[in-house]
Amino acid sequence: MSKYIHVSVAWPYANGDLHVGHLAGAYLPADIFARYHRLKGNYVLMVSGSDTHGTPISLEADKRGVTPQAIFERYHERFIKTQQKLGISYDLFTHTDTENHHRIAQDFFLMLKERGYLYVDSQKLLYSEQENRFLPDRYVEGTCYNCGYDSARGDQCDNCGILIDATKLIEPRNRSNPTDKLIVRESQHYFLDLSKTAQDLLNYLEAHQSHWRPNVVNFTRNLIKQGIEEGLRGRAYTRDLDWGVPVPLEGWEDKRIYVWFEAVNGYFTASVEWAKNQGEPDAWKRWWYNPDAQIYNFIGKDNIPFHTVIWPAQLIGLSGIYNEGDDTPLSLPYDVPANEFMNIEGKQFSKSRNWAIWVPDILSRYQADALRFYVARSFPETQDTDFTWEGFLTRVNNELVAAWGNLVNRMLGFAYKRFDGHVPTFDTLTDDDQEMIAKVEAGFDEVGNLLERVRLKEALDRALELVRNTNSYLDKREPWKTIKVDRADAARSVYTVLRVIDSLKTLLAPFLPFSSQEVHEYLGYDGQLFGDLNIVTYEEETRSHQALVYDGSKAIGTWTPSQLPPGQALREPKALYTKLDPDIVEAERAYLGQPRVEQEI
RNA sequence: GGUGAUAUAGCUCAACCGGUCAGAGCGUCGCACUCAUAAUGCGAAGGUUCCUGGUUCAAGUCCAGGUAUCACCA
Repeated sequence: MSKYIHVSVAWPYANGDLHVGHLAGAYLPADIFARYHRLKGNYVLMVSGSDTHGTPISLEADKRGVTPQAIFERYHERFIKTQQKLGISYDLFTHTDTENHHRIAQDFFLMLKERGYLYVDSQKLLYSEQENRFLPDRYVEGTCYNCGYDSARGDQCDNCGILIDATKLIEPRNRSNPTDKLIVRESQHYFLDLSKTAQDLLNYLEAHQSHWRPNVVNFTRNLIKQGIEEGLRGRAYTRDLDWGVPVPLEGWEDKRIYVWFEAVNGYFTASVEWAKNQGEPDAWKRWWYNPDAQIYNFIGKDNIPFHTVIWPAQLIGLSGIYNEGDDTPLSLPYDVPANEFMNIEGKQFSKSRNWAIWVPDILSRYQADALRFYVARSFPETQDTDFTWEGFLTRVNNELVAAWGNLVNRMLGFAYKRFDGHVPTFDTLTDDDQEMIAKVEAGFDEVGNLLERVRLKEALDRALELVRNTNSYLDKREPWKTIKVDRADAARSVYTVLRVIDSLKTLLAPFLPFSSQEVHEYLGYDGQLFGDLNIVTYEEETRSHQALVYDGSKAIGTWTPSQLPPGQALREPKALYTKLDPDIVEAERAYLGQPRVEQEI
């Protein structure tokens, strides 16, 4: 029975290129998970897109003296190209400045308001009389009321570290205009009434805690319980900004829907857009109004509250929307496998200091599968991890190239040369041969179960163990010796190892889609294991946008053990991976912390 | 300040409910092998499981306190 699997992936702010932290936290785990389920024959809908709103975009635009739109369009395009090269297989990677997204986010707001999940309250905020607007915290600085530091930011003091309430700053000022005087003024806002959904959220948590990561469960439970005890204050749903999705009410023209609330809506809006693009406008309901569907949110740990509290609260309040009176509830996330962070050479990522490894830059120098492999080996599933160039070098050279790449190369090359370019035919198989085949076939359940439980590192580790087992088997059977004295026996072991490689190719395919495809072809097969990733332009009434779109129509790969036909014609194999020069370690380290010029992708 | 997490061999990480759980891979050293991108295989050495107390017949594994790092919130 095929399952409906929705893979909701965090939406990156389109204010700069993707870095390896993005990859490790959300995009690569999501892709591996999605590719596995596709091989398994499940109905996968994997969506995400660029977050085009939010203060970081406006700030970047101000810094460069261009419009927010110019910023997000530039990076949206770069996101798409980068992820296409890396093979992150979104069914739809769109963005939040589409008519579709605006309309639905506004519908959400109106329905929540109508049903009483929102209430109006006033907030004290800093107001600029020169600019005639409320200033976001990040535009403000002043003297810290805690330590007296005179350049505390509006959200946090860099000197003593406390979080700042901008309205309490001593002598607050506008960062971009020091003569501007700021005053505290009241502003009306809508708030999401979390007390209305607290009990439902707890029940939902109870129902899922057995398969969630413990830190996500504990964190969320305490957040809600603490909230209930303290009366669970609402969270502001609207903001005083001019960049974002407008609040669809008269008299609220100056306000926008808070970007965090609106961006998570994207999982839904992108699903609707995908369905429309497919020419089946209701197709999204197979996931969102299907009690058996499973929705997975791939995010970083900084995002947990928005995905385990805010977004489910919205979904509870919105149930039945666009469903013509049917009372099926909207699907809440089945699992939120939040990852920790990936640091760089022992230090935290920093855009301003350029302490970062940019994905487009790496992809210009290394193979996509090499990057995927190292990042997957280092996924921060239970704790922060470190991307080091030394680690990249040794993992790629000693594991990917030496163990797996070399196994493929040595045996495909051997078979190609010594068995006349064909998979050997054989009389029978020895116990050792059968045992080897059985072991790797059992790997489909073992690795598959780990992948389904989103234990991706363990899954890869298990697959690599099978690779090592195969090398060990080979050393014992020594076809390069037996071929000189007992060709029939060499045929048995070479057939066995080719068949095992054929299976391993599938076990590794979610992690290494590009090189698995190569192995597939060297073994003499036609067709593609996965579908194609295309860049498509979609037109709406008043605007158009680009998107990255997975087309699975040509995919023939399945999560099943090899039935490699004896006698099948092989293709001449070439080395799968490039072995890395140790000099790259110093060369790459030298880029860290230095000014960077963005290259064309 | 509150909440949650993390701290285990040189390095990267495992160890579900407390009892062969003190492990794997890499690195190092030794041996074997030569089909292969000098790749592979076999074997060895390596740890007061952050610190201090406590519970228990038994604790990386539970409890209390502390230290360090990370995230979220005030």
